[in-house]
Amino acid sequence: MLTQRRSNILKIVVGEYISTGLPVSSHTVARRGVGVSPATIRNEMVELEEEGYLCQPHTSAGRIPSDKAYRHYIESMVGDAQLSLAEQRLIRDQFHQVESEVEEWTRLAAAILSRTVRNVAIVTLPKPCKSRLKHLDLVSLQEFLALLVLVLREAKLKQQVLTLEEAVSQEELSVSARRLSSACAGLTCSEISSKGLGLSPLEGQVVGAVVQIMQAEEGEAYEEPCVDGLHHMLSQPEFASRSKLAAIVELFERKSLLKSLLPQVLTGEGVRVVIGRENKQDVMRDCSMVITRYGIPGEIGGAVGVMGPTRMPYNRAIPTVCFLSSVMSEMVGELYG
Amino acid sequence: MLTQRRSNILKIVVGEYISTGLPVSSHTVARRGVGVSPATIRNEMVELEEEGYLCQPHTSAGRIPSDKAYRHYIESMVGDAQLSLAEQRLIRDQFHQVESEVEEWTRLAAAILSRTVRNVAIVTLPKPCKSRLKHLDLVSLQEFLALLVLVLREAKLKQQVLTLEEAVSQEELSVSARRLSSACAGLTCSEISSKGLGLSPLEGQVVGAVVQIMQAEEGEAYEEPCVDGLHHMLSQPEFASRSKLAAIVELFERKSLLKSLLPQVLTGEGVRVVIGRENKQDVMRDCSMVITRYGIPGEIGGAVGVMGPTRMPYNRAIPTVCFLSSVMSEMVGELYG
DNA sequence: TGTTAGCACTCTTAGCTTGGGAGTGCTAAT
DNA sequence: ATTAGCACTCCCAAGCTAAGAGTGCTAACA
Repeated sequence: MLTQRRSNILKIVVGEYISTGLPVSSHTVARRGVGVSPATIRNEMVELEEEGYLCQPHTSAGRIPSDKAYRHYIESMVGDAQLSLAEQRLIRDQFHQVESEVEEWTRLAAAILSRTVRNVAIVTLPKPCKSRLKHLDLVSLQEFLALLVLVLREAKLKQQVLTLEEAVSQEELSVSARRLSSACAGLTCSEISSKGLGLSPLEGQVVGAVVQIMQAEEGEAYEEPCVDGLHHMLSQPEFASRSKLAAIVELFERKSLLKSLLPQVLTGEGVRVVIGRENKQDVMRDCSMVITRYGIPGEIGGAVGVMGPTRMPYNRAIPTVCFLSSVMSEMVGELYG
Repeated sequence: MLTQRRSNILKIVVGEYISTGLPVSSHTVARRGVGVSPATIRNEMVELEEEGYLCQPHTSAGRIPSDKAYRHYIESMVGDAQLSLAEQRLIRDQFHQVESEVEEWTRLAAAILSRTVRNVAIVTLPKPCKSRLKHLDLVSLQEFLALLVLVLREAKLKQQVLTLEEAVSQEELSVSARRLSSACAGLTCSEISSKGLGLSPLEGQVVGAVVQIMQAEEGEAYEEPCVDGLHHMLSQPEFASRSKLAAIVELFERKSLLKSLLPQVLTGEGVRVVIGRENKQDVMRDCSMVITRYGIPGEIGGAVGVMGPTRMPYNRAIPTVCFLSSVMSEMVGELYG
């Protein structure tokens, strides 16, 4: 069992290790607080080691926290983790300067997050749970080639080049586009696909493409993530080994790989912290993610989070992620509410 | 002066250094060719050193090529650098599998390039020199909010949210959109801006936005570059130092910075090789770029290139960049010719 | 005169040794 | 239950050494 004193010692060890990256000695802990001698702390430490909270790189070195210790550290921290009002203001101000452009939000959020936590930030654009067609247009490119332009509800554009069965003029395309656009406006993908009656071959082709695009859109849980602060990884001693670094960089190069990390979040409500081996990928076994959703539940949303070594400044990361999430939720609300 | 023999020795030193990364000794050169003894080669080497082609990391180490030596190596290589027919075929085949999607081309080109040269590839989407409006549409989002959708000639979409002065219905928007679309179709940005007569306030606002978007579009010489193979950098011994690596990674994180490297190419016609200190940025002073344009000169085009340490396999890089450029030029020609 | 074998010299690198220091675990006293 | 004291372990940086690679020079040679 974790007595009060052991818990305190544990917290000090974790905090110290996070800020220095060095094994923590009994002396250091004694200096930091707990009104007992190093010897007593050593006794407690062997207990903590047996319970799997701490480990030693080798005999006669200080202690290093395990994943379990980080977990405890975070659990014991909830609540008192808050950004100062000054910081909140600062962030809000920055957001209000880029109000109009959704894409700028995510970039800004990623920039702020990576800067304050000094680690890699990952932010996705907001994505509606059910996408609805807003508008549709057809533009003639060549005799047998037309461009299908889709406007989805949240002002998102999609395009696809269609190869036509027969030559069609721009006028004919416009007529069909107008008909389909007004027939399908506001409908979801499945509603559109269940409709398809009394269409010309051209219109059939178009509707087919529309359904296909929208299905693909719905299949994805997240938009492309925007990443910032990758360079922070380089200065972390835990990525001193080339092979580890290479694996991480490759992870970030292939955005699709990156997306595979996110879905875990969908379930939770608040901030989720995934520590070390709790990650599925073993590239990530020395990494942690602090991540959450933002947006309007069941309507539209995205993910905002930060990734770094398990030795991450959680006391900064958690409140920052949390606050950014709430700010972005507000902004999404204003725009789409 | 560079006698024939010295030139040969120089080429051997450069070639050897590129493949091993280690200082090259007189023995190694002797083993590789030139029918003379190591002692003679040493004599030649001091000459080459005095002329600035070679240098020694320290006395009693082999020689390392200078930027000038690489330059000579490349100059002496032009012509005989060709991809084998088998390789050409392989690449062509890959391209034909993704024919339709322009964005896929660039991704594919970057993937192929980074894989064959084992370095970072940079490829931009094709961009027309003068962009022309193809089509325009207005979609009502809210009472006072409309989405302006632009289709540019090369099937490129642009969007912007307009805040309207007064409430306008979708019908009115559609009417204006149709009028403006047919009036401006096929025109360039400057032609459109010189036109603006007899417009309603709404139409004036729309035309203003259109001109602004198209001007911004023309202001940029290149599209966003697509990057692949960043992880190759990590395995290069020249980036062993953290600070150098960090600088490079940061360069690639800020795509805008990256773009600032490209414009140099605009002038040249064939493949351009920028070696070491020839680069403007001093982050790049140990790096080389092999880069060229593709597309239809004066019409539409982009850049394709590869970046790595000065110790780069130029004999692979140059022909690969060259061939990719010609393949992509063909494809651009087919699509937009 | 250009080339080459021989040789002394330089410099790096890996491996080994050593001493200091940090930190622990144990024991006995409080 | 706590703690001072102490022996012990282990890391790590510094210094040293021997091996090896490569050069520059010199003197002999074609």
